[in-house]
Amino acid sequence: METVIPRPTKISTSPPAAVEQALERLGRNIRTARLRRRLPQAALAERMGVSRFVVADIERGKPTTGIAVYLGALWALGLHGQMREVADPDRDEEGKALERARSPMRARGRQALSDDF
Amino acid sequence: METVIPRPTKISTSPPAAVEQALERLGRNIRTARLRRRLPQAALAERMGVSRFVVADIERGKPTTGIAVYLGALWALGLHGQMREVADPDRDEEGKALERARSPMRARGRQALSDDF
DNA sequence: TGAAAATGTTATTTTCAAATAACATAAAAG
DNA sequence: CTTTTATGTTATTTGAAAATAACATTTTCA
Repeated sequence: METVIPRPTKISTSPPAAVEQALERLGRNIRTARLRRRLPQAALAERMGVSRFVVADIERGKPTTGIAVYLGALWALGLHGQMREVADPDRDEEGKALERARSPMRARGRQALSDDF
Repeated sequence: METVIPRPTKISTSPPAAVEQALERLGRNIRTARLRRRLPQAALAERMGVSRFVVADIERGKPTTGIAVYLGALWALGLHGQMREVADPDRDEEGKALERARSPMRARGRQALSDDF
């Protein structure tokens, strides 16, 4: 009986503090990078193919804005490479631990490495 | 005369390949983390306060989904800390170089404005 | 096996993101 | 200073994000 979720999703309208802070920092970082490159919001927006208002939204860390817009800004600034590391399975120590605990095929031999499928 | 942008924004509907790939990887990573934690999509969705369909969207790297939803997933999995590094001004070598080139007030103290003339 | 759980798929509806527009204010440039 | 240029603000409009629903398919495990 799938739980009923009120339409204006809570996580978007009022995200957990940690998420809100992460977004605000990301926005500030993007703004800093843009200013260093001497790009007006409108110029960055044009590179991305959006209106300048969206760039302003991003820099304020607006939570409901699409992720592709944020990534597009990073891309237009030459900073999208840093996304590769986020949630990298190799760095997820807790996840790796859980997986190890579950399938105790440890021992010494190679025995099918930890990868996804 | 602000440039006119076609409504279904290009960056969202068909993002640059680099953005698309980054999104797909992020989605896969989130899925891997979820599976390692033995959480069904619906359970993760409940933690986040969204429907299970949104979690499915995330794991496919849907570009138009709100960034707070992605960050919410990372948060619910205990992985949001890794966002801190993204676009960190300290790591933006190009930006730092541009800034240095522009204001050559390097070395020694403040230098202020009118010192001598 | 086969029942239950998890995920995928499609269709429909509602609400909001993002565009446009028009003007205000703040910085830069000249 | 005065004129650009950049950014902020508000209102209005519309396409689509995300919810719901109902069923299909796959996976899990007793």
